[in-house]
Formats: sequence, C-alpha cells, structure tokens
Amino acid sequence: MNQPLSPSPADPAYLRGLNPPQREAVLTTEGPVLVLAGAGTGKTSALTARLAHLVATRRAWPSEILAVTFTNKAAREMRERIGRILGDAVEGMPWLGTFHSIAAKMLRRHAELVGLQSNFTILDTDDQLRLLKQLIVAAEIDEKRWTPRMLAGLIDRWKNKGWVPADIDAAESEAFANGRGAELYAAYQARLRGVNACDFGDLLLHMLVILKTNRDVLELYQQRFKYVLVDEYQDTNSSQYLWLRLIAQERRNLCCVGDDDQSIYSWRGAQVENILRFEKDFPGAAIIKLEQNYRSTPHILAAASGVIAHNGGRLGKTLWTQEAQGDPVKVVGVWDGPEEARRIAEEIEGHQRGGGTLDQVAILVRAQFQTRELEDRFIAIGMPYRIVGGFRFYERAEIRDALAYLRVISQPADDLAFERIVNVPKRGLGDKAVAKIHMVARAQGLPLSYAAARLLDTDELTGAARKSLGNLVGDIARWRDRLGSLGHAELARQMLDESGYTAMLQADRSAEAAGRLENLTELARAMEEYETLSAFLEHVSLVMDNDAAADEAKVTIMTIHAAKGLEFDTVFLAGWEEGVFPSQRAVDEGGTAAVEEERRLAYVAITRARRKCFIFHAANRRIYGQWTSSIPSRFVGELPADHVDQETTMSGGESLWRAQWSEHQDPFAHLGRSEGRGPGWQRAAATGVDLRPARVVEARTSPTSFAAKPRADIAVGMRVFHTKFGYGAVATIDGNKLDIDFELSGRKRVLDSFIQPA
DNA sequence: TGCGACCCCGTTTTT
DNA sequence: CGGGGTCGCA
Repeated sequence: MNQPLSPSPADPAYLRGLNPPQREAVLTTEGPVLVLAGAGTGKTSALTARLAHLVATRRAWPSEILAVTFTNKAAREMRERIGRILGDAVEGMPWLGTFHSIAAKMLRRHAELVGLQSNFTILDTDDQLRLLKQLIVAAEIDEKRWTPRMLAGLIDRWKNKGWVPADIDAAESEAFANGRGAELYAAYQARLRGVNACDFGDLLLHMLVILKTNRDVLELYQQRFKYVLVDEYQDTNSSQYLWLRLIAQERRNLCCVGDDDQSIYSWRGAQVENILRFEKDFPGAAIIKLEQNYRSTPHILAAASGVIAHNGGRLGKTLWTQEAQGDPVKVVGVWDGPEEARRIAEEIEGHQRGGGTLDQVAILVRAQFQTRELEDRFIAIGMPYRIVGGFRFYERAEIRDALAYLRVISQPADDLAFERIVNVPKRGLGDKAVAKIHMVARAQGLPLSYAAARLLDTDELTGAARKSLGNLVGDIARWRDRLGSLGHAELARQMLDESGYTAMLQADRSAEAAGRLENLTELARAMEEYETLSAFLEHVSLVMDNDAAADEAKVTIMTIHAAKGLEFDTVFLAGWEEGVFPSQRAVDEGGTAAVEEERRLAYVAITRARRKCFIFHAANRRIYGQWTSSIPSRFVGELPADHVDQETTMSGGESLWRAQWSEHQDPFAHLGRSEGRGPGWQRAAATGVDLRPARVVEARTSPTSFAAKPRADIAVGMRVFHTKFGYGAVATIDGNKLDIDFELSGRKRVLDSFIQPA
C-alpha cells in the first residue's frame, strides 16, 4: 500500500512532477500532518494530489473527505483542479468548501438544536449593523459614544473565540458601554433567533455549540470524515480551530497546510498560534516543509527573506529556487504621490513596449486610499486598469435592495429585509408609519410583513400612507403567491418593475443609474442558475464574490491582502513609507506584534512577483487632503542591499534625499500643516532612521510616448459618456486626447479610448 | 417627509 | 479631500 517516497515510473499521474517533500505531503495520509508551505512552493498541487491520492487508493470516498478553505476562490480552484484529476468523482465531494459554507450546510441540518429553523437567513454586515443600532438605541446607550460598529466588532471577536453570551465575563463585558457588552450580545442573539437569522460568526459558533453538546451529532461527523484537510491554517481563528479539533480528534487524520510567514489576518481573529502549536495539539504529527519555490527569481526571494528575517518566533523556512538570477528588486524614491503614479505608469509602458501584457502586471498597495492617485494617472494616460476590492457586486445598494425584496417574499420573518424595502423606492412610509407597524408587530408577536397587513385593519394609519401601505401589502401577498407558479428570476423582474424600483432608477439621471439597472438585469440572470429562490439566497450570502470577467488585458490594482495567493510577472509595491506601510495604526496601537504582521504583509507583497519587483516610496504624500512628508518604510531599510538597486528621481537628486531624511525637513512646512493631524508621521520622522540608499542612481526621466490616433466617430460638441466621469460634451480634440466638460465633474482631459458617444 | 448644511472621521476584508 | 451620518428647517 505504501508508495515509495522517491519517484518511480509506476507513479500515478498525479504524483508526477512533485518534488520529494510534496510527495511526502501527498503520501503521508495517516495521522496528523502539518505542511509548512512557503510562498510559491506548489502548495495547491500537493494538496490536490493528496485528495486525488486518498480517493484513487480507495482510502476514502470523496464524500468522506472534509476539505476546508477560507475563500470561495480557493475552494473553486481546488475543485477545478481535482476535477481534472478525478473527473466526475469530484461531483461527489460535497464537503469541499469554505469554513462558512460547510458550517452553514451542517447547521441547516441541525438548526433546531440552537433554536433556528433550517431555512434561516444569513445576515451580512449591513443588516447586522442596523440591528445592533436598534438594540443600542433601545438600551438607551449613547450610540455615538458606543457605535454599532464597535459592538459588531466586539461580538465578532467573541464569536471568533468561540464564546457564547454566557461565556462573557464582567471584564470582557466592560469593553462596551461600561459593562453592558454581554447584555447586548445576549439581546442580539435573541433578536437573531427571533428573525430566524444568524450572522457569519454564528455559522461556526452554532455548529461548535452543537458539536460540543450533542454527542450523536459529533459522532456522526467524526465517523463520516475519514480525512480532514485544511488550507491556510495560519488564518484559522479559535472557533474554527475548536470546530476542526472536535471533528478530527477521533480519527486524527488531519492535514493542515499553511505558512506562518503569511499570516496577515490577526485583526479578524486569526491565531498564528494555531499553526505554531500544531505539534503540541497533535503529538506525533508529521511536519513537512515545502521550500522549493517555483515562482520567483533568487533576487526577489532573497529580498523577501531578508525582510521577514526581522520577525521573531517564526517556524522558519528557507526558500530556494532553481530559477535564473534575474533583476534585483528596484527601490525607487520619488518626490510625491503623483510622481509615484507617473513613474509606475511609465514603467508599465516600458513593459508593454517590451512585449509584456498588462495581465501580468499588478500594483499592490497597503490601503485602499492609495488607489486613487494611480487611478487618476491611468485615466489621464489611457492605461487600462482594474481595481480589485472595494464594493463587490452583492454589496451594491441596488443589489441589496433587490435581495431584500426577495427575502421578504421567501422569508416572512425577515424583518430586517422588510425594513430595508418598506420605503424604497420612496412611497411615503417614513419613520412614523414604520413605528406603527412595529407596534402592531410587538403587540401581536408577528413579523413586520404580517403586522403591516394587520395595521390596515385598524384606522391607525390614514390618507396617503394608508393607501401606500395597502399597495405594498397587496404587492407582497401577490408576489408570494406567484413564487409557487413563476420562475424566481422572472418573479424578481416583475417585483422590480411593480414595486417601482426600476422606475426609480430610470428617473435617476446620474451617471451611475444606468449601471445600476444593468446590475439588476445581471442579478436576475444570475438567479436563473439556481433551482430555488432559497438556494440562490444562500449563494449570495456565502459566495459574495463576483470576479468581473477578465475580458481585456488590464493592470490590476489591489491591496496586498487581496493579492495573497496570486502571482504576477511584474509587481509594483507603492507607498512604502512609515505611516502608510507599516500603517500608522499598527505602529501606534499594536506594538511589536502588529509591526510584525505588517512585515509579513511586506513578505507576501514581494513574493507575489515572479520576475520583476519595484518598490516605491514618496517623500511627500497627500493624506486626507493634507500634504504630509514621510520617510521611507523601515521595510525598505530591511531589504538586503545585495539584492536591491536604488534610484531616486527627485530633481535635487541624492543631496535632496539626504537632507530630507537626515534632517527631517518638511518641504511643505510653509503650506501650514494643520496641527494635531497626522502626528504619527512627525513622530516617525523624529525617530531618525537612517535609510539612505546604498547605491543611488540619478534620475532619468523616460519620455512617455503615446501614438495619437484621433477617433473618427467623435467631434467637438458631441455628447459623450465616460465610465468614471459620466456624461459630458467634447470641448476640444487634440489627437487622441479630448477635453470634455463633464456635467458632474467639470472639465477633464481624457483619452478617447475611454469614452463613447452618448 | 425631504433636503441641505454641517460635522466627523478615516487600515487591511472574508464569509 | 470625501463619504456618511445627523440635525434642523421648510
């Protein structure tokens, strides 16, 4: 039964091409296994091969393997890759998914054990915050001093730790409204049960409670899952860890894969300790290190390793590669943010001229606000780009409104959904009317959508409001009726029309309205792929991603967090300045641990690059509308000099930088920086870290060349549409550059490739 | 009920 | 700077 660890011609296809540690990770099937997989070491190949091996050797049926990931994307990728090896057998892998989707699936079967019905709703952050706000107000707590957001964060942290309200002691409870934290947590949980809902944290926490208190359920899953596999183990929080441990403790065939150096989610409850203490938790565990990197050049690996070496308490891995040396990491110091954007754009143009495609270029930033400057520049020169993150499809207001309508139909108890749509579009049902519905609901113990109907039996409500509510109640009843006979996608279309929602958007002349209507059309289309309305709603609450089809080649701009797990030929790392990266908050509030997490983030950032990696830092940057001077990130100074080339493009050249860095002059002092803002920057400047470059290359500005071919279909005076600026009139045409007077944002110069005749 | 003037505040983000 | 929220007024 045991395959030799060294390759042999008799190896099945899934083992071919694996290196010895990867083979070991695949073939060590029994007992606890920890695979420490460095960045780019072929982790996913090993993981998929392991699953294939378990099935191919009949150790388990696909349905007897539990495989958890953190993101839908990772789950999808794994499913696809296993599908390629196993063919149809992958269909039978019902337990491959994210922690949350698997927990939700289990919870629907045992919901009654925690006081829910199996068709419970999964609330998102928006609903959650509205509910918490109601509770805070009801408790007569000052909602400005103690915000719903704070409470949500706190409850989330408790749930991440696996604590139910009864577990919150006085000291913990103190964290909110002078000791009322536990009380509000309990009230929140009661309200959730009341509306037959749970939040994301509950999916795991409820299951954890069920497994702890119901032996038969626990045994059911312990028996079922012969093998358990966990990806990104360094990102597990306590509640996930406890859940896993309960399920895996009987058979002990648990394989966890992770990289302590890539743990960047402690702020949402991840415990690096879980990976660090694996051996203690599972005595006799096999520890396998994947250290051969197949992604990056030696210079890039060395740069990343040099930075991460400044962290303490690592499990320690030494990445190596057989790749050719390549180019050193290039560190570029520029004068300010706009120059940074300009320089990056120029480099990308050079990359294009050299035959590179934009798909293979990414710009990674620490925080979302950094994307704006880049975006401005790219629009100005007509560089195609896409920004990952920000609002996702299912978080857009119009989509959430539409979903709320659907929830009202499918889940009569969903009061939050009802509250969301009762006056959207505006139909004259304001706070007063809603308060009356609430009164009836409370008096009669009914959900709002039924209470609304009851209210009409009384003469509490008169005039226009009465008529309007009558219409809404009638509409809802009619839609619920049709749910049985009509396809749910078609029902959604009708609801949007009959409720006046479509008309509301059609009447909206703003630049975004057209896009919103399109999104709704897309939503209805997406619904057609689901058997039932509730299946669709489950999908949207758990699978909140919608990767815009990668149609045209574009530069990707995203946060480092979002880039984890991805790779690009060329990577630009922008804004490596104290206060931006590491973030001021990490430096001020989190101490060493937080700075070490920032450093891991730096490590993740650099290791995204296959061939070329540029690191930028600017001497001045506008943050929250204020010009602030900054010094290079400490991480710049931690880059090993042998693997880095430095350059500064500032007109004063080296001398200016030296003056800047060593004497902490603020070149914008005369602009009158407002006091009290950004003290961290000043403090950082005062630490006097000497980060003068090892080798300074004088600036050379490469001229931007752009073929200017005017478009034939555009003329002065024509009304045009631009995806970012909306509608406007063409004022002048200069080659392929147009000056346009936009209706909303005034005159702007844009490239003709970004506009279309309106 | 609805709009506009002001005020506040500002990481990272998945599910 | 800019988004989101609140409050006060019409």
